[in-house]
Amino acid sequence: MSTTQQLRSNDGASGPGDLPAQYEPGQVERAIYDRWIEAGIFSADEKRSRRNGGDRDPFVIVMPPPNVTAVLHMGHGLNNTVQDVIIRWRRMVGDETLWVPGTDHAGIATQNIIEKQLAAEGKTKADLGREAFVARTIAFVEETGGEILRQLRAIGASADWNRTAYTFSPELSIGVREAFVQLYERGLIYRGHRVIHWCPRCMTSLSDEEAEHDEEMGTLYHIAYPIVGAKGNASVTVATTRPETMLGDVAVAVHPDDDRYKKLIGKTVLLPIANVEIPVIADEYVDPSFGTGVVKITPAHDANDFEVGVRHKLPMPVIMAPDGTMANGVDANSRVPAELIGADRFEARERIIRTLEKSNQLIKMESHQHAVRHCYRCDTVVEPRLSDQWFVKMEPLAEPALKAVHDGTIRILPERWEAVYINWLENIRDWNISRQLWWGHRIPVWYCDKCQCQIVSRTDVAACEKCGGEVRQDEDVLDTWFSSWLFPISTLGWPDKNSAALAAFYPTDDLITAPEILFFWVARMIMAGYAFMDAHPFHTVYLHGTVRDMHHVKMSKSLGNGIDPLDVVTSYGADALRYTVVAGMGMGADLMLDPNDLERSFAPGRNFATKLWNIGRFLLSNVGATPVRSVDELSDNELTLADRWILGRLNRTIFKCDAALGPARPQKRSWRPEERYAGLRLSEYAEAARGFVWNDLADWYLESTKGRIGSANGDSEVARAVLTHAFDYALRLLHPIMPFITETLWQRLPFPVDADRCEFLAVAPWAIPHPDSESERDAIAHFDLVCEAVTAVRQIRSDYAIPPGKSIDVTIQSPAHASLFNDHSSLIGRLSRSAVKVGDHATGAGAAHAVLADGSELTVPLGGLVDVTKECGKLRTELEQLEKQLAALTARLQNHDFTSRAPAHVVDAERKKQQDWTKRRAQISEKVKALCGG
RNA sequence: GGGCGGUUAGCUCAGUUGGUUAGAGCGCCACGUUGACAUCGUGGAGGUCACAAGUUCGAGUCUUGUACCGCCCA
Repeated sequence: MSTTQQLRSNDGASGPGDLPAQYEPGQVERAIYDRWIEAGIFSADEKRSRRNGGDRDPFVIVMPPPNVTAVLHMGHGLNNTVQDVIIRWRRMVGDETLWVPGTDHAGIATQNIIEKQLAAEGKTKADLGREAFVARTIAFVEETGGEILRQLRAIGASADWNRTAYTFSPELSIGVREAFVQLYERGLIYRGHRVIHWCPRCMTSLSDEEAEHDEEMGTLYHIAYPIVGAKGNASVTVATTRPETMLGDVAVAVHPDDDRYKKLIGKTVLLPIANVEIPVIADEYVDPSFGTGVVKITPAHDANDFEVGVRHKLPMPVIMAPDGTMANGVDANSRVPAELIGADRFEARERIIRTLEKSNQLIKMESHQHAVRHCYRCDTVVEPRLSDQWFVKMEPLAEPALKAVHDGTIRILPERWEAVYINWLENIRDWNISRQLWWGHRIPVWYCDKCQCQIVSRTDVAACEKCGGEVRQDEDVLDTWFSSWLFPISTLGWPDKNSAALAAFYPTDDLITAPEILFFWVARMIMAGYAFMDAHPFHTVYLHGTVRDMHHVKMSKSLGNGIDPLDVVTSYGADALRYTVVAGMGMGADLMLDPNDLERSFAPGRNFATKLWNIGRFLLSNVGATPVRSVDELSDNELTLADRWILGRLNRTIFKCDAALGPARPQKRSWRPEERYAGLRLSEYAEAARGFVWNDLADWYLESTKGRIGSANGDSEVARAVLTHAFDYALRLLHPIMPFITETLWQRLPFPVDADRCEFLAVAPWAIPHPDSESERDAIAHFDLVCEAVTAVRQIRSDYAIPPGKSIDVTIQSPAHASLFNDHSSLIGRLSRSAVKVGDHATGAGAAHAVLADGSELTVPLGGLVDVTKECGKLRTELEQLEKQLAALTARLQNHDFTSRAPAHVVDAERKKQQDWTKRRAQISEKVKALCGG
């Protein structure tokens, strides 16, 4: 029988016996996934959303779109696992869930790939021309673009693939133009002439966020600029880290209050090498304590100097070509000497320093740590450069985005990121959205050279509206983030205000991503949501940690410390990957994995999947295939204590899982303080579910049912019903984390007669806890005592190294719970390999003992085996510890301040504890007296 | 330089308004294959909660300072 056939047999008629002894994820995962897709359970329906007249609450997540050229890495694995866990949970709860998948066109990254391909063919993009280059890129994307989304299916991602979006698709492109034009019409987009970050390798400008700071050890060069007309060799010394830019200097500046240099203000110095005279100016921008207190001013190659240049109306010569080589650009005349033209900026730096050295104008060099900006795509040192770019005026957009977090419309988890978000928005700077690339949304601006007008349009412009003259479109494209910031609205149909999807699913619910793109993407989406929909795009931002290697270094392909999630899926299954990731990741904490030891790294998930499989195999073979009774119709007196215990533990587990996961959305319009930072504790949820399955169900309950199945009386049916129920709900709780293995096992569970059974666990109702009752609490406490007795015997066995095969005699003397131990003596005996007797026992030598929490005393006569000295030592240690704790406790209770000021329930609890401990102390000391003679 | 955060077991992390003897996973040690499970079972060791002072009947939890580490922004 094939695995697929096994899976399909949800009548269970073939019985569970044919489950392979080992879980082989590779054989079932694909088949299950295909069946989910066939059944359409991942597809959202607008009509079912409450906002569109349906009867379900919508629950929506938009996926952070990976680069269309990306291949799956662990970062994606983690990010999408988290999203899928939440989506699957809400799907089971009964929400109309929508998880929108997609990719972005990744302007710089994609263009880089195609340029590399061309280079390998000995061509450049200029050889092809713009049109052919774009056509080639489109073809490449069509061929390879869906790869990462296909890979996501292998980890079980339950996205609505029918709605797969792409930032450069015709549909989403409409939104991009609409956004540009709307902002332009509102005066929020403008063309500016200023110093921007320029990547000489990518040959494009970058936004502030794309030029990342990196602390580096550089050199501070002190250079003498001779004072014109001064006696002798008088000069001023300027300090700079970038001497190559000195050719673009138009002034040297000092602080107006700096007494050292006051008399120089208004004089002129001779700029070395370029041999031009430049003024000494005074500006408050200068920090007198930095370097020599004299700074060179290079307006075209430094953003701060640009400001100074504007204030002092200075010229702004550009002395580099776009590729970072030295050149006489705009206004430079012949500042760059012929021998330096064409030299790379870093080569030029060396040569300029050598020249200055020769002319004795290099005063000194000192090591200097400073932040250098690097291109976030290629890590090239960014060159500040004066140019014309399109900008978005951010302050008005930031205002509602700031308010949303302040008033709790949007929460950010972990909480500490809210401060970072607020800090960024409060100091927001305008956004350079022009990119000098060919791959991307062309800026929808047309220029008429004839009448000098500028047309901004939603549709292509063929001729000038004013003079009918020829027009040319702006050569530049938009920053990719200018399309991704629209993702929550554009993927749902915006700007079509009549879009059913927009009505049904906007605002969305959670946004789950890494903190690195909080500014790039998350903050901007919030701004776009308010700017274009006048509403927040989501109410929760969940920022998860980063995947790192054992040295805490972020995993990356270039460093070679990455893990391919598909390798993990192949070796251990998607569920093992998912469980490991979810269980190992506390709120906002990083996830450490060892790329050199996948087996160890993924042990938590792999071990648990195996355990779950074995539990399933055993349980299913016990309960068989015929329908079971429903637990709801089982009467209390039919249920054993163990039954009530496991049902009670299950109920508590459901509570814990719900508390760890929820609330899924704010009760009212905004988050109330008490719920604001609650929920999304996935590791706690995973641990609660795992603990139930492993430590309650497998370790105790399953053991307790051995022997009940197949017994002649009706108890066999009771056990089958409870086993089935407990496992059914355990699988429901675990399904969002481990969808494949839980679905596989669940399909084979027998079901109550007449029960409404869903076709898939993936859409089976989430468990609903009931308020716990006193009898349930009693059942749990009582069965816990039984377990404690077993553990106590096992401990004695271990302490005395009694061979596992050897049975021993145990006497339990229990004033409080004699009948409890009587009823469970055979269970205790079976689980501890002992013959258990309840009753009085002689306290004498040659016996090991244990005292349980309720004061019951457990004795194991060991004859010659017992080591009196050892046992006495043990008892005395225990007594000593107890005395110490009891003394502290008594002191606390004698403290009038404590009893009068602490809450009554705390004092009561301490009193109760004192009684228990006192009794226990009496028992132990009596034992010591009997066994050790005092 | 400014802002934010962290420091709890060998490692990665929980610890919800201050209130039992501070928990989990992985790792470690000992024993073990008795028919669900060695990707396992049973038992165990391991923490002056970074340091110092303070508030309090009571501090891992609150306050201040110190040290070290990290992130964001200049």
